[in-house]
Amino acid sequence: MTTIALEANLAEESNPPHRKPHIDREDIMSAALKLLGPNRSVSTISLREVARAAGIAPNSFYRHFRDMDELAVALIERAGEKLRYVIREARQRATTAPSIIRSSIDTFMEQLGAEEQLLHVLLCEGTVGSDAYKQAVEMVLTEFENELQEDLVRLSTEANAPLHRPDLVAKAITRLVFAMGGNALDKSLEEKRAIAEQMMVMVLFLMEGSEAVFKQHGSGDIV
Amino acid sequence: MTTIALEANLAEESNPPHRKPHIDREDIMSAALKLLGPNRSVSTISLREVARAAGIAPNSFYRHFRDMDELAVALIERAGEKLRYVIREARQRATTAPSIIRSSIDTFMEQLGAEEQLLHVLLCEGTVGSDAYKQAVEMVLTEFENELQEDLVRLSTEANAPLHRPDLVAKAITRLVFAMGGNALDKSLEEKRAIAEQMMVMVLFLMEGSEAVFKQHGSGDIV
DNA sequence: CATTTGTCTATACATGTGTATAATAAGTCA
DNA sequence: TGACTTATTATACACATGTATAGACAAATG
Repeated sequence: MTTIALEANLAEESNPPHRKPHIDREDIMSAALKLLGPNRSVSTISLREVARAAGIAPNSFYRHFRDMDELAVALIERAGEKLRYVIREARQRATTAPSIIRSSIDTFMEQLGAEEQLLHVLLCEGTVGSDAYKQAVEMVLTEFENELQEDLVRLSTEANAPLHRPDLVAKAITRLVFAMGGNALDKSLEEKRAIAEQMMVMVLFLMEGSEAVFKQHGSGDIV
Repeated sequence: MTTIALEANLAEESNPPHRKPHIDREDIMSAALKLLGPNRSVSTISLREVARAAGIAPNSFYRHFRDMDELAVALIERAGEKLRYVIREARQRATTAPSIIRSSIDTFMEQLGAEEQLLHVLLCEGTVGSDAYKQAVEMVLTEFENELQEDLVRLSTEANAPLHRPDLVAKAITRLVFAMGGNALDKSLEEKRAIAEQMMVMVLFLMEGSEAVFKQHGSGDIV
């Protein structure tokens, strides 16, 4: 019925009979993003749904992606780039250690509410989904951790307050922020703000703790 | 074809022609658990799959659960109970603060590899799935946090090392451990062990950090 | 211009899904 | 025993999904 009505529509309208002249990977990716929501993650949307949302025939999908999996990985990588870019920008607006933390977390939370559901892809379902998917998410997280670790080391030596195991500090911060971010996705603005505050305290704990342990044991193992 | 072969089988065998005399919620729940795996989470398995695994007709499912959702929530609650029980037990085997942390994390990681995939239900996909599902997971986490907070307060006052915002320490620990646990699910035993070590250091950071902040600002707000 | 090539669509098929309906077996109690 | 209730199954329907095949149109090429 739907198809019939659609055909009739197209016939009656002045359209040069139904055809998309040029279809982009881009078009498909943004169509897929539109489908994501509080209860829909990448691995629960179907190829046909994406095609429908992009306004193309199901089979046209294959011209651009081999799989839904390939689409998913592409989305993750784009999300990773975007997020790193945004955070990097946030860091440049601030210089002292506490303000860097604050502005990074703030922009992170802002992005959660942004129209493009890119972050959704990263935060949800890193633990389910295909192996390719999980691996792609893991790579983004690791890159994030590395970048953060560099920052932490630089800042803490500048402040004469060296850290014990800055790699683990970076990892803990990353995992914590991403986990809580995923939880905050469908919460209200005030709730998001409250969660952001909590994140900041937690990050502070991690850094102060690492600092304290350094004072006790230096950078060596904890005996 | 499958059905025909099956019927033939059953006819040839000495079975009193195919019927399950008594079916339990229990049977269905454990059948569902068996289906979970690195790439299959509760919200990606179908009612029919569960019925098949339990050896019952699809419709029989409805006599015991209204929904797959109801099944999922039941599984989560059971997982929460089990986990709390196990951890409580671990805590009683140890008394000093560091050893409690160690034994709790160790038993947590042990449970990850246990045959029953209960933890899987809690760790994966807290951020996708139905609202009921998410709410159930959230409740388990919160209970966990509360119990942990009590412990933290008790231990830290005993040790004369009070904490700043023990609630946030508990929340951070919980979220961190669950997030990293979800990641560790399909990793090898050594990897799991390494991750457990990382967790311990992170938890240590959080506690030492909270302690340090308390020394600086007391239990009041951070000015 | 004609031809070829690449892209998108239409149709079709086999399979999986949730669930409605009716039939059947098991359990219970007179 | 027989009647009644309850739990399980069989059959069926109306979808949705991934993808194979073949046809139609546009752009590129000769």
